[in-house]
Amino acid sequence: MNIFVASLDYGMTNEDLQDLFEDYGSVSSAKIIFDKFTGRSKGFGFVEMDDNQEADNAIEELNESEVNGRKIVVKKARPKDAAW
DNA sequence: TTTGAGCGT
Repeated sequence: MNIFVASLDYGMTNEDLQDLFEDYGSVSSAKIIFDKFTGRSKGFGFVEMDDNQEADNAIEELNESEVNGRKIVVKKARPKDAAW
């Protein structure tokens, strides 16, 4: 299950993102998208979880939750190649 | 090489 996470704090790191979701289930990988020039976070990222039910639970629990004083957005990620 | 909606260096 690929998960899209947005509205993250610019100081957020991959470890912070993974640690957030690991609290709700097993995280396969977590990645913040960093800008090429600034080297800073773009404010969003992706989390991959092996267990779909844990992923869905994490989405509902972490969506619109407060992280680092910021209200984050957690949704199912869209495939880059095809539509739903 | 930007600061707040969005879908990947």
